[in-house]
Amino acid sequence: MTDTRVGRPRSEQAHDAILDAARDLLNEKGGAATTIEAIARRAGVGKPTIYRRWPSIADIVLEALLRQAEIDIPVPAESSAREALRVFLRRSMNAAAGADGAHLRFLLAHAQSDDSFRERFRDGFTAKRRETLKSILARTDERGETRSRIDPDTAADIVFGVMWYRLLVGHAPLDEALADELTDLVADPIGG
Amino acid sequence: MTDTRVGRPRSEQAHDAILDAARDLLNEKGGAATTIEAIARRAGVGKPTIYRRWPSIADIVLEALLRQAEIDIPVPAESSAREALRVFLRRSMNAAAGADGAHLRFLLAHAQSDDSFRERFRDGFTAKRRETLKSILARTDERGETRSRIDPDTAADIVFGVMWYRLLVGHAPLDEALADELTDLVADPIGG
Amino acid sequence: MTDTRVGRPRSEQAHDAILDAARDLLNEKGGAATTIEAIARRAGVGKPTIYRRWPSIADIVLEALLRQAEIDIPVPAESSAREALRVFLRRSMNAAAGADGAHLRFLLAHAQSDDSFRERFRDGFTAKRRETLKSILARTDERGETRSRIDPDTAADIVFGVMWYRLLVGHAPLDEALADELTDLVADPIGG
Amino acid sequence: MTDTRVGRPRSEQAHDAILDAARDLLNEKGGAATTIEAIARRAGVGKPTIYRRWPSIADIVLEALLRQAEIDIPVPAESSAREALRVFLRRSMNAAAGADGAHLRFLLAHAQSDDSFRERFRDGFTAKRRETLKSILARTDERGETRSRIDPDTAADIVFGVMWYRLLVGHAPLDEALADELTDLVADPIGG
DNA sequence: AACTAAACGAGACGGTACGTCCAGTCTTTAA
DNA sequence: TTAAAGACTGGACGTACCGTCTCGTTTAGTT
Repeated sequence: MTDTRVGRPRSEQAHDAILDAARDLLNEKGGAATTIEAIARRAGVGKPTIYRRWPSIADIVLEALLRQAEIDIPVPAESSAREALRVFLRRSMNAAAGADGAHLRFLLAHAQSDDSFRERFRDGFTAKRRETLKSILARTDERGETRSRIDPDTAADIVFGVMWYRLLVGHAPLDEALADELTDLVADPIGG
Repeated sequence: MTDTRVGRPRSEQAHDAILDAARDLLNEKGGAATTIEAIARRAGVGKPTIYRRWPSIADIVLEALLRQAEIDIPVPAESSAREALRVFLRRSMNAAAGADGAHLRFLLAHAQSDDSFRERFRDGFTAKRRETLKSILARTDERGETRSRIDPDTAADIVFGVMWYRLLVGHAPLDEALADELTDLVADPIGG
Repeated sequence: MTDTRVGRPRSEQAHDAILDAARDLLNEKGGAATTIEAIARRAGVGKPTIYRRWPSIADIVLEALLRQAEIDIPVPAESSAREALRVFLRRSMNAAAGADGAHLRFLLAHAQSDDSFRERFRDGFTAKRRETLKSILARTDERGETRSRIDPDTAADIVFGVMWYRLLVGHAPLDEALADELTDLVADPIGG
Repeated sequence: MTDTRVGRPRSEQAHDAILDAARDLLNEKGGAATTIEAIARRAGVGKPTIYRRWPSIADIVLEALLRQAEIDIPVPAESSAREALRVFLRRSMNAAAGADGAHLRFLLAHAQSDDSFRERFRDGFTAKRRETLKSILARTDERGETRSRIDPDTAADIVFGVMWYRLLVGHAPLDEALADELTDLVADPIGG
């Protein structure tokens, strides 16, 4: 079980520089200007160093996104599970409406022309987000806080569906009003 | 009265050949192989002929999509408005799950790196689809068929949000069961 | 012998506009920018109007050159034939060193990739220039002004060869000193 | 000491393939078909590989020409300097009348629309040819073989002027008779 | 301390597509 | 009936980026 590899170890510094470059390019120049060439240039790194570590540019951006604390929204330990849900959704909205938005849009766009990445994105990102949401919803059930009319998977489809839809199409904002509306929809209080 | 243009008129034949080539490439080779170069090659047309008519490749694909009858789903004249909604959603699912899926995925992906196209796509496609849905929902209200708890714009966000989400992420199918589930959700029958 | 042609007559105005445009482009932008497209644009004329009248762009430039009085150097009626030669060469140098230079360079360049034009240029321009020169040289012989050591065709090769060579390569100027040097060379005075 | 270049070294094989392709295209298809696109295609090389090494297509053709031994005519070590001159000119004629002719015509044509190349061509080709000729002429002077009436630079203008003129205009051949005539002209034997 | 192995940056490679320009032709309306 | 003019097909332009490769150099761990 010794994974002691011989030879020069990979540079953590290069790793970080690449992720930083990807994040900055995305924020400053947009998705169209975020190419491997540009990332290598800005990070001061050779292209092979990038290809050695990530299978596609989208995987870089995904890692850059996951590194940010903001998106990695923990289940809030609020008094009521319903309140936890509201906080979770508000945080998600804020993240998607802010700096994470460009990353998310880039990722879903690339997933449409790269089936292999699409799977990794599904397993490594959206599935986890769904699990987090469903675990909160489960708590509302346990406590009998809602009339759980909608099953958890459908609820996840609705919540994330609306979020992605607004993010990608841009016809309406991702704000706290939406968070609250969705909270009420998938976890309507008894007697609500 | 300035509709008398001099010079050789634009060839309808070239127009159709380009749209056909775009559609076929998308279906046969996928989005990554659908380039302006490849479209021109397959359509037997010069690249300038394409650039003269469309501002981007996504606009070609959008027009190719709109030309297909399948996606242009009319408001069905069913007995009840609720039934009309169900039929509308079933047809939408079938379209998105079938040949139109590749077009839709291509369009939303390109909208993420081309803000100008994103607007055209929003105005020329998603806005119209929303209007169609909302006009059906309005009919269910008029007839008092549903409890109409959800306002029409939110309903459109939910319905299309879930559809796009499943189409783009691919974690679950776009089938008639989903159509029925969404029908019940946004137009739940009185006493349902 | 009625050359009364039916149909719309060709526009003289267009003809002149085309020649003017060719001349101006050549002088202002240089040979690389002198294209049929650019001439049509500047002359406010359609391309077929040009193709209908000239077989190649070089033929346009040739006509534009011939229209200029400067290059069409008549045999000067000077006192001595030797003096006539000197004047002829000086005028030729001045023309080639001035506005005509760009035309001449353009023409000889295009003759290298268009054999058909090369013949027209040879017959319609260089052959006539040689004849003019040779007729002057013949007069010097008649009058016994020179030791006509060099035969007239070789003399024409030398005179025009040196002129073209300096014009095309640009290693030395086309000035009156050269005119005089060449005069002495091909028509060296008796006892010179 | 900066000759230690990093990165993958340039491929000599590609270099040769490009020069060969340029030469062959010129000989087989003529100057009009000799494009960078065609050279890249025939050499089995990407276009950027070409643009990385040469600033223009004329520079490629110039290098292809210089690589041929035929044109690189050494000063012949003949018994008399006058005989050396005759041999030099005969070889030059044969080269220009043969395979090198197409190269030379292509180069001088391109020099007329590319000032930057015109300088490189002047410095890298015509200037060297002039020097070679002048060094031979100098030897005839040293040995007192000729009356040396014409100064060396004028002699070079005459010799190369006539050669280029005949090559470019095509009104008369480049043959050994011309070589001999020019030999006599610029190095007429004492008592000739 | 010398050796080995893998990573490093740099940059060239063949290749594809980009968006533009021009060549030369075709098709319509205008004179 | 021809001229005029704009759109046509086609192809080359020069550039950007792709993903791979080949260098000389650097940095560990292993002998």
